[in-house]
Amino acid sequence: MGHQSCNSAPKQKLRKGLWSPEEDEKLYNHIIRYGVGCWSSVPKLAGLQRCGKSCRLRWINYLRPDLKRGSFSQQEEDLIVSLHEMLGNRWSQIASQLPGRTDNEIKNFWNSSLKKKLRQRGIDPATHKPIGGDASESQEEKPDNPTILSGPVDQVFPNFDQQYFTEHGVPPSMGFYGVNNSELYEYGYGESSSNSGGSNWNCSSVSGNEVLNWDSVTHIGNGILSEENFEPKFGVHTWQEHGDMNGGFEGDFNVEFF
DNA sequence: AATACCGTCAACCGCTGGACA
DNA sequence: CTGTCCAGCGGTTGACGGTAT
Repeated sequence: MGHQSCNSAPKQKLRKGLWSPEEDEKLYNHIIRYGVGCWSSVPKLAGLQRCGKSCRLRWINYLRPDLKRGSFSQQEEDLIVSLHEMLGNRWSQIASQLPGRTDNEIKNFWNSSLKKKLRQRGIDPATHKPIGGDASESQEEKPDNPTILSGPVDQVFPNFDQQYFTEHGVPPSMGFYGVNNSELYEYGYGESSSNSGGSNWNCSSVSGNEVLNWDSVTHIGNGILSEENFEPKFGVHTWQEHGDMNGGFEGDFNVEFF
């Protein structure tokens, strides 16, 4: 296993623990001036008695200029809960959906605050299901359709167009979303089709840059099938996906927004 | 006033997987 | 194919401040 800990090559004594303002300044100035490059060489070049790993962490979690400071908003909180239900403890993927927030920050917030809040609401933070019900039963009983996302519409559909939404009651790209292995995908673009037979789409993951081609995607339920017959409604929407989706999700699933 | 307890958060540790020689 | 290096990830730890006893 080729891994290196900060302790494994103690040629010189490396500092540990909290960072001093002077160290912060050195690291910040170095990265602003020269960029990151190779983290293992950063401490030497920046004149720091730290390991590269420690520098990387300090930059990512504290010094980066694009970090959002302060407490989490209600919207952010709801989004974290939704994403956690979908992704589990994949903090970096969750963080990628919250600009300016770090995985560490979200993880701490979840462990110190959100878990407790959910329990107070009678929700098991591990399963996102009500506490007290027959757990074994709820585990084994297959839900009608999995709810893959739930939350305010602007969080369920991160890039939605507010004006369109106000006018139509649905996100502009309703019908341009899907799931693959329980991950939400946002289609980059698609050829509009007003019939119910499905369409061919190019799509990309919300959390990455992967581009997939799916044979067909059909959305059913609550009138959101095509432009000609959709009735804008909030609530749970059942969509159906089929065809070759690179081994991804196949079947019905629910998306709830409000 | 002292101290025990608790919550929060920054930082560390160990592991994994990708890149490369 | 194998070994090494490295970045990144998630779990854990420890310091610190606030509150309760």
